[in-house]
Amino acid sequence: MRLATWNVNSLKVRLPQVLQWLAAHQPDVLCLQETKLEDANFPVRDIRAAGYHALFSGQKTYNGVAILCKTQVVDALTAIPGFIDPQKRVLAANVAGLRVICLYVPNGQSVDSDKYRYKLDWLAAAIAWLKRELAMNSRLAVVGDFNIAPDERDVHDPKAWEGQVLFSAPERRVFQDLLAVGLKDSFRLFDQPDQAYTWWDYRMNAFKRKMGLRIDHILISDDLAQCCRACTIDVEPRKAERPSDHAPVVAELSM
DNA sequence: ATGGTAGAAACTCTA
Repeated sequence: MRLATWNVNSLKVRLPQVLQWLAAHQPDVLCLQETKLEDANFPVRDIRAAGYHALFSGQKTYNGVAILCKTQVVDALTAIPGFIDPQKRVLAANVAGLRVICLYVPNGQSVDSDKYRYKLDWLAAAIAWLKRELAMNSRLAVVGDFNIAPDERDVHDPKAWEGQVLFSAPERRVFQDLLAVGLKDSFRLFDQPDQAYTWWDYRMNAFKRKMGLRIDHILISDDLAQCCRACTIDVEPRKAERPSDHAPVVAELSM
């Protein structure tokens, strides 16, 4: 089965690209972040016409997550249990024989901001929840935009980014705490090319200059790591007209 | 030295 994640930065704008990508790659599951759509405006019919069911939790202007899949889903959750948060950043469901959790982790803005504190608090609550999810689901995939580059290989200029939001030491420590729950970064289970990133700023020709970060991840439990055959980043959509600033990440699981 | 680009929405905020 093919499991993918993509921060689309507005599903309204990116819908044609998402439909094209679904047709070309036929993932069993595609998790989306930053849909920026209220549920009433979700393009259910277009997605359905493409052969996919859709589960979504959105809001106007900001955030919003969705899971598109070829089979129906059950046991869906739209929030971290017990963590009160009006921002729509979480979607979990049992789909295609595994538990899939789609996350849009807060960006954090800058390390001295309230939003950075919110990011760390949010991640602490997520980690406590994911421990419980993993105890109940040995086949667990936690995917999405984590807004954290785990280590120096994941940053085009680690010296310049040291201490900055997305690469600060506290965020990187939290990412390790997340893995310590019992998850593996599927991308690093395999040999990978240098300068493999999933996000490039729209500004300053960052994509062409390979000035990116790897902040979108597919984390998988040990049981899924056993059957993971590949994890790749598809940079092609980033080359399109009016692209998202993120590229999709795809994992192949033999199950 | 604090830009620059994009999206949504409303003349600003978030990333």
